[in-house]
Amino acid sequence: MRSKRLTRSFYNRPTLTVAKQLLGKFLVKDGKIGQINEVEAYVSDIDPACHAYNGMTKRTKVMFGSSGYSYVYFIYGMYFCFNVVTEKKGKGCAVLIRSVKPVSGFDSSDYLKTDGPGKLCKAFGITKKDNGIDLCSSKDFFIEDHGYKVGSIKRLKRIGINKGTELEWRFVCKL
DNA sequence: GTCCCGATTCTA
DNA sequence: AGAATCGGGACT
Repeated sequence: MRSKRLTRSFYNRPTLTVAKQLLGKFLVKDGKIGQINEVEAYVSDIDPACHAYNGMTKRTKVMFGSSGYSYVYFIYGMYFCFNVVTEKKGKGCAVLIRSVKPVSGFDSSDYLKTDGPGKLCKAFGITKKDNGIDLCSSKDFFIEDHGYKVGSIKRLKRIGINKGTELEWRFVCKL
């Protein structure tokens, strides 16, 4: 099957649905390609762990915009995390991309170092300048469907949070 | 303006 | 278990 970029209508759906369906899709940025194998969902108003839970701030502005945009934030003084905004404008939901399997385009020093939200941002060169990019129209930053069908999906508790820890909104698949 | 802490990662 | 490292956001 030919590769097909994910459209607004893909992202503009319930966050848990988008999260699960992002597994097996291919993240493309500046010629580097990685296949997504771990994500987490953050669902604004019902999720105390979501950055948008307490309303819009300068940082979370893009989360309240249209779906299909990148939400990149700085954390722990040295890492960036990459999310995709989901659902209709004004909701404040997103899916965190936690891990991808490197496919092509990486320097040898970054190869096999994409298994973690901070690590994959480093390998792809994703920084705050990549916040608020429209993945549905950007020339060199998007996600595509290569027709890959994932097998069973594991549903687990999310990592690194203190609130909403009971929610099993982390999804992992084998590739 | 000040202060606390985080959707992480690496080392031991 | 602890360190590295700093911007965002809550609060004064």
